[in-house]
Amino acid sequence: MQHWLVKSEPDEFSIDALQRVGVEPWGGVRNYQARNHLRAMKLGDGLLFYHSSCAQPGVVGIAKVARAAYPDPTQFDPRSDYHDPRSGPDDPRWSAVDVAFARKLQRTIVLDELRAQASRLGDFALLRRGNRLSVLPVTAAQWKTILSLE
DNA sequence: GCCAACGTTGGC
DNA sequence: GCCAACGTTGGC
Repeated sequence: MQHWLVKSEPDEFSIDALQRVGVEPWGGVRNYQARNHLRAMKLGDGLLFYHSSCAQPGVVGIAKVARAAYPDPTQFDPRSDYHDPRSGPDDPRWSAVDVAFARKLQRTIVLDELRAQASRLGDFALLRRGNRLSVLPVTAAQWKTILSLE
């Protein structure tokens, strides 16, 4: 099983929102590197759910990949914010996966704590300077270390 | 709201 | 293929 971290702005879609709906299509990703991560995801992969652009940025929950990558339907929808007129159904440019709620953490593992563990976490994509990827890989060791902070 | 980082676009 | 302009992300 592989592990990943997905960012979401809680004002847009929080871990509580995911808990309510159970399963949510994870689309609207319009960055090639993040898209490639989505495409590499396999059914059952573990996801750290991260709240960004908020008062307390950090890991707030765990989710699972409920469906492997498929063409993101929003790219074909002219009314969607994520519409991409350059992408066609014959050669879809963007992918989505389905994400299923697993559990909330007992508390938020805030970004500051992750930074404080930088030496244990090693080369962690989230802590790299200037990282803005909304989907990024997490090693098994990093997964373990982060959850041990809970 | 500011600003650094950095991906994308498009002219050449 | 270069690179300036521009837009977006996300912490603060």
